[in-house]
Amino acid sequence: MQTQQLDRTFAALADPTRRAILMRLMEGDALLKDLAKPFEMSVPAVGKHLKVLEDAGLVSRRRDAQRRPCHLEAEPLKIAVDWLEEYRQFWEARYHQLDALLAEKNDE
Amino acid sequence: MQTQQLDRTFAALADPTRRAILMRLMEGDALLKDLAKPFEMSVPAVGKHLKVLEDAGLVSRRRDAQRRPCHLEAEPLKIAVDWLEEYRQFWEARYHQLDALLAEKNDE
DNA sequence: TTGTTTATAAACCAACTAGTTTAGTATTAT
DNA sequence: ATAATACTAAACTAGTTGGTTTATAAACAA
Repeated sequence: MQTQQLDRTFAALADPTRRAILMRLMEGDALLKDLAKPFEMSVPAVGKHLKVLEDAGLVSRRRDAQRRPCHLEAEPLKIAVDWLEEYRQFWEARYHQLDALLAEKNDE
Repeated sequence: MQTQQLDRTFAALADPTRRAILMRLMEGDALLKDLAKPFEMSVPAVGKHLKVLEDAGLVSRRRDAQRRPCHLEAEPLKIAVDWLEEYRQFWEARYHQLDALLAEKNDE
């Protein structure tokens, strides 16, 4: 099942540092040391966040000499959006109901 | 900022019990005791999950005698989707690039 | 008024999270 | 050979999470 995938994806997204890292990676691949720069925390700490993102499949890394560049992977985000889309129907239905109510009221 | 809102929303969604509760609430309002039934865990445990959902603004509760019916609130889910939608552009761009590459290859 | 239903509070526990520092490993550059 | 760069591992800590059980409160029903 993909429920564990959802667990890991949403948990990974539940932290502002990790969301900022993803933002940064949208601009292009990056090294840990550069990803760590904007944050007031140690390099190993950012390395741990990176591991959470890797475990969720949101980031992949390749080898380049002593470097390990990070690359954004979109697939798990798609799965998360798909899950949330189910709810869009719910709230859109609610707003349509509300629209209908207001229209009715205007007709009075 | 809404970054704390996103923190709480994604954290709330990162648990299968809580996602199941939200699913259930899409069908209509429900009491804690009924929400707890499908799970192999105590009522207070489900009550705690409910509190996480409440704190994230995903669930509201009203009073009805000794009962406290739960109601699904869609707004925070919209904020979460909005955040994720930024990424849709990213991955859609990637797939368009891929499409272009494949088309090019077919033309050879 | 006594009991039943529904929910919450409190105390506890094991496991996990997010950070630290210190030390170590690879790989490259001089 | 040595030193610098980029990363990882290990050990530790404080705080949080997700569950338990037991007890209590609040509202209603007999």
